[in-house]
Amino acid sequence: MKIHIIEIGTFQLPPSRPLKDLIPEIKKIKLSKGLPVAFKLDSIIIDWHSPLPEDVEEIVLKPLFPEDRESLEVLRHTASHILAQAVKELFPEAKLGIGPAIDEGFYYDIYYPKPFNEEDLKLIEKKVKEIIKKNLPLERKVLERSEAERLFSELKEDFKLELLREFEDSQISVYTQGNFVDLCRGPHLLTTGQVRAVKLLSVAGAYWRGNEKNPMLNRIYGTAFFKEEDLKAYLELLEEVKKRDHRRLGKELELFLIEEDIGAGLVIWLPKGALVRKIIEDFWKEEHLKRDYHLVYTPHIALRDLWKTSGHLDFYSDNMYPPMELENRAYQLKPMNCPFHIYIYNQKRRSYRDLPLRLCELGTVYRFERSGVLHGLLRVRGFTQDDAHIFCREDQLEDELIRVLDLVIYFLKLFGFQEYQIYLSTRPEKFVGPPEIWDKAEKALKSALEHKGLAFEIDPGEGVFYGPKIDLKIKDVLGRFWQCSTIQVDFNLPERFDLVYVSEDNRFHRPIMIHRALLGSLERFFGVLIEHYGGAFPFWLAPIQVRVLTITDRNILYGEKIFQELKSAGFRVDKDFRNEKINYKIRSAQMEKIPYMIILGDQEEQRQTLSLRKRSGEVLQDLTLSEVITLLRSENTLSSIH
RNA sequence: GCCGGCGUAGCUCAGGGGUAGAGCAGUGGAUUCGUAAUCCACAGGUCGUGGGUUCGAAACCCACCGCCGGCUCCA
Repeated sequence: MKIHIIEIGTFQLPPSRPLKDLIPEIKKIKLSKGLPVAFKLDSIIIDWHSPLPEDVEEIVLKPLFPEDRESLEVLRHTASHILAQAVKELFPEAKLGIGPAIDEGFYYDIYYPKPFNEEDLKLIEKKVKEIIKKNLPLERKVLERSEAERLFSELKEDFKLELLREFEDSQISVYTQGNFVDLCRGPHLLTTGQVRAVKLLSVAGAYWRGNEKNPMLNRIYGTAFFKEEDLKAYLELLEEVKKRDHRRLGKELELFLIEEDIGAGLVIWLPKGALVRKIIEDFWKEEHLKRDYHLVYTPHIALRDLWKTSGHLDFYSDNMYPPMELENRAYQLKPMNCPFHIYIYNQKRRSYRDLPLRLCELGTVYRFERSGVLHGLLRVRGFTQDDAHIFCREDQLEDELIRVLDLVIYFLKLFGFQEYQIYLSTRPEKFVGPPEIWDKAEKALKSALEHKGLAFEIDPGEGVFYGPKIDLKIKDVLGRFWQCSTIQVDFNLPERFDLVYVSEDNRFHRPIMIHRALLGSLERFFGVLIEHYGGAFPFWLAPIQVRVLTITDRNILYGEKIFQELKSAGFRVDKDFRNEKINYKIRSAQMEKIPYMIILGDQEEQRQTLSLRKRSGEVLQDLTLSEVITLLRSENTLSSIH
């Protein structure tokens, strides 16, 4: 067979031989990037061990080198095998689950009667490094199904057997290194020594195949790179992530509080955090009113029967707080706002002329979350959705969806999020409503996305039973994605609450409902914002925009005057007139991440000027107050948009 | 909920069967200073909660609560 490797050359290989056989020949060529790690055949990654297609005479391979993203996948997959080998050597009774490469590294799920702890992890890491040092060659073998079953039952690898029995192929591939064997499709490196930099990061419990009914395995997470410096850079990134952790910054910057005595997952917004929230809320309301939404407020609890009608008791009760009984009636803390908005729709007879009816609310809801899943502001039990429900006619659906998408993107960009992952989830197996309308709604969602020129992926069958939806994840400054926005079409609730409007033909028709949240929940969005900006909010969001600092006590009077003038100019300003050195006061302001400091001493006072220090450290001297005000005003993104 | 780790002053953390320690923050004083930490003093803790072991527990054991990293789910 003729093998053409791009930019390397063309080689001849006898049939059913692996690429490995070509190594001596390839090594003779001067390769600027060294020997390839693996190859790409069309869109699949193959390694030096992989069997090549048999029915063709010629294939073209794209070589993958350490700098290619896909090579890392191969490396990490091998690293996970090394991890498994290390564990098996140290703990022979351990049983292996699965061990894939993941975005940031790899893991292996391993059963062992006694769960592993941090100390075991250190031991295992040591062993991993030994195996790497031995530079064991990897081999790929193909076994008959029965042979493979015999092998893994001899090895007492129950989980592997379970996997094996579900495979359809009669031939099973395994990879070996030293005396370690693992059921595996590949691809892998040539030798364990190619894994130059590896680190085990954590152990955690993980159910076999993610199912709570299955036994719990130990998941060992690690990461690996071709170069030590890449590992170092990654560990530094982890440090950076830690520094930006909204829970830490929330404490340091006094933004919010989650307090054991108050309750897990319940958020207290401290004055500074509350101020940021107020800015977001004011802006949100204004923008919605501009776009012909009606602002509404609804109660936090309601009679439980409401949730029976809505169907939430049937499919959502696990997430709902238990009922409260009073005067023989059961009340329910609300997990969603929709039923209330439905009653607003139903408050009077609606005409086709009333549609679309857009109701919006910053509605606080309570959902019970299992204690183990709570996480700072990102996962809480009480939160405020920036919710809206749009009731429209079928012919208005696409237009409304476009308008919603417009608004989403407008908001997200303003908050500094430029990149998104968008998923369109389509009809699941269990669904309500006529399939034709589903098709129409899916089409409407799709063309709305296309109309906005937004790239998206389709998640087939992942829609909620009541309608198709668009989920939007935003990418933060560290490249992490967060789900915030969601747009869902609903055919179910209008049916359950028997919503109608009177059409031109004087007959009743059923409206379609759109649920949508742009920011998702204010709590989560705030958490994401804190991490995105590392606590250094842009000027328009900063709880304190400017701080006035005096050099000595002599300047307090002048400082007070400047402070008052900035305040009446509409800025969020505070002052630091403490009897401390200027360096000390600058340091405090800097650590509080205040965008601007105004520093004044005798010199400024005499000349009636100011010194302005930006958060970046840049200093502008000798400015007049009106120059400063002009400069600050130009910083205000919001006013420049309005 | 489950698995592992953790819980000591407002914060960050040290200590560890003989009765509590640092830095920062706070308070008082000295200092009046030019763009990221001035000095001194003081004050501050039923060592997460409850129970047990012990002459003695913050340390060891058990239960619970909470937090952290995951599994699952989602805003």
